[in-house]
Amino acid sequence: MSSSVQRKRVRKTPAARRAEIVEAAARVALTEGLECVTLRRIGDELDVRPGLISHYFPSAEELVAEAFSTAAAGELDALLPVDRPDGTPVQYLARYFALSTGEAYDDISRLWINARHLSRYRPLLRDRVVERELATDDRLEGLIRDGVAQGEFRTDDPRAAAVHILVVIDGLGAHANTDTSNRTEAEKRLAITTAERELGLPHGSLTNVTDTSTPN
Amino acid sequence: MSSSVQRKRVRKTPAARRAEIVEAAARVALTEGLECVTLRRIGDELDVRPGLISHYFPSAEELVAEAFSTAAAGELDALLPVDRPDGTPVQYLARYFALSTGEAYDDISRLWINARHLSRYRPLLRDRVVERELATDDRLEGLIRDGVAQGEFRTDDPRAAAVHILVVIDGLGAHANTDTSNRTEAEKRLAITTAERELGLPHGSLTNVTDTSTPN
DNA sequence: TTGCTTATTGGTCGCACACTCAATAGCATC
DNA sequence: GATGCTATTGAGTGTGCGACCAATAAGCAA
Repeated sequence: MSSSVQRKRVRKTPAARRAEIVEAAARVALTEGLECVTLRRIGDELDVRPGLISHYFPSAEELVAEAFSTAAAGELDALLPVDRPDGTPVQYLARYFALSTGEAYDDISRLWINARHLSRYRPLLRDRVVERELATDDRLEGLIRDGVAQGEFRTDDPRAAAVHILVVIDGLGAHANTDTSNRTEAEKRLAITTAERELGLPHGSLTNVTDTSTPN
Repeated sequence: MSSSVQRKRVRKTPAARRAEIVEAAARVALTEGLECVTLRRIGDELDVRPGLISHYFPSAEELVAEAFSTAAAGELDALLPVDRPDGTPVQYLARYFALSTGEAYDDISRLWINARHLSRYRPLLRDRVVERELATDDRLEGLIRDGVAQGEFRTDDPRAAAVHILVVIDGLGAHANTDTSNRTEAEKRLAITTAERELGLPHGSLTNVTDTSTPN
């Protein structure tokens, strides 16, 4: 038992503690859900009293919003890096789809469903969700624009193509909490098929590619 | 004030009371969200003690599942009727899309987001969500099959076409709690565009149609 | 009218939550 | 080593939730 009768105080700098809290909250949000991001739960996580979390986040809703934002931002960077030094747009897009299928992505789908639902009641969270949605659109649009510039993709409207692809990904991800993988191979490939069509790519271009070092 | 000191008891048959409870729960689920379907809230709604709701639904989760199921089933019947006496498949499909855009549909989108999220923690609800998803797929597939039989639609795989269309609708609906209608016209039409492509229809076929008496 | 079944009430318990605030102790500075 | 700032604790408040159960009364049947 680490919980002794005598409580050992560890005093940290505000910046460090705050970062620690946000990091823990983002982890809990991603693995257990945003409603589990409570003062008590995060306090336990860091072996600290709930009151301390209140001290850094006067309203719990702020912490929840921050947790979502941090988690979503981290995931976006992992899936669609801003800097793409070692690969073509086709390769990075293929990598994106490779990471977006498979159960590793389920946590992220769940987080988005979670956040989009909770947005109904939490205005602070809603603002962050809108912000992250825009950021995702922008990121994918950027990749597409680069691909068009390099002659790999062909589309009149990179933004519309990005949005279309993301709508399909959202639609597929909507079932992350219910589907027990009883889904056709063609259904799972729907996002890829959409992307290939939208970007004027031959069928299969986004599946069999020499990958650009998939992390994690 | 209708709440007098003396509580007036109204005794109903179990079937009637149960139906009343489910109806109220479905209404609350659709307008305020599934987490508002609590023993107290539904009791208030019917001017009845919470304990009575418990009597009919020993576990609150059952009531929530039933509320979702009833609401979703009602909405499906309104959007895609089983019997389609007065119209062609094209007309009914056009009607479906007409009803699926506009803010009247937002409540339904919210309900689905809500249910899909809550499914994460509520197995009973999850079962109902899966059931209603299948029912929706089936319903649209049926319409498409009829359209193919009558020579209006052209597709190799009605099921796949139905699923594809519904994925796009889900993807668009995902933003019901966040979007403040800052969305392109083309984006809003994404589901229709998809349907026209999947079913071999000329562009515009599903928008300008003589309607088949849109209710509500 | 009387009696019986049971739908309905009223009250209670335990739990988890956010929020508040005075008291306390870690630690940098002098 | 003493001092002061403040990060951290501990304790308490109030709310809403599901679940439980004995008491009550509505209304049907005899």
